[in-house]
Amino acid sequence: MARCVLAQSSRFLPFRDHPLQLLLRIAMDGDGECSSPTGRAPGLLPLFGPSSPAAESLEDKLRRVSEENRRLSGALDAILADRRALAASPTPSCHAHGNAAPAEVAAGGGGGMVTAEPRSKVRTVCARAEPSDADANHLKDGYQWRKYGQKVTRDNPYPRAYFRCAYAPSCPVKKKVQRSAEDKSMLVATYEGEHNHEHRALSEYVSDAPAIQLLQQQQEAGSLPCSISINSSGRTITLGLADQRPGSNAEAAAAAEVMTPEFRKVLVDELVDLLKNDPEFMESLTSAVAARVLERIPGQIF
DNA sequence: CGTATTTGACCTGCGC
DNA sequence: GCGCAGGTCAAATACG
Repeated sequence: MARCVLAQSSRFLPFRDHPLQLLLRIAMDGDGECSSPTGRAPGLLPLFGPSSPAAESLEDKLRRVSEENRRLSGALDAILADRRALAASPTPSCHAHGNAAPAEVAAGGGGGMVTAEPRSKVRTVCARAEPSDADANHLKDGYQWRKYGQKVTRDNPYPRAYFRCAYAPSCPVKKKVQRSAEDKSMLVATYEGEHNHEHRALSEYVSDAPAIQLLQQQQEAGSLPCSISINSSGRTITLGLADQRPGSNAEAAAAAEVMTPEFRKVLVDELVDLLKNDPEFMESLTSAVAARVLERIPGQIF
């Protein structure tokens, strides 16, 4: 039974072992053992490998994914720069109470920016949403929310949606989500209160991701000759290939069918979304970047 | 059929 | 007390 572990990380792993890093390496560099045409470990499915080796040379593929890698790395750098700027700024861009002006919120490339006053139970989160998404008044933050109201407010043409935490009936946390009046692509969410329960298991969150659901649908429909499992921590997604067709090259067939271009895009989008909203990941990321910056400052005395 | 969402009505706080 | 605006409730509706 061949398998490919998509993502694996833990709170204390350095950034280079984080799912996003692994994903980027696997998908873009060709360094990842799953997709590397030469360095692939035996028995591993080339997740992001060519769907038809005859149709496109490995060199072309490698060039293309490397280009994509550069773009994503640039986007990641922008996110990191935003976070560093935010951390260094004496005045938070989004803070408790009140909506943020578009000039104050997260800059290009998207991603949520979260700030909170240390002891406040009210915090505001700004995130970029797709303008085309009609149902974008909903920020994925790992919790389940039940909408209980909507109101058009005086100073904003976009309706404000009211949510309660639906994970635990007794959880007092509420959130309000409203598009920014100045920049409709920005969502401003205000959280009130603190959750009185554990954070929703990441595995639940991951398993709800459209990319994973797409995989599971394909599996159920029989078009996907492999099994999918998400471990309890939600940090490891395993695609297990059961050779259900004796005599056939099931592994190669799966490699060709599973990772369609649209699925790869959805998967990357989902994982980036997921990781952007994963506080542990952002914490690890920040620490790793800080350590890297320190390494690169020669003779710096602190 | 159970659950989630929508939406108009109602409640509450605040300024005048 | 009145009006306004924000917040919440709950019946109706949609959806899987």
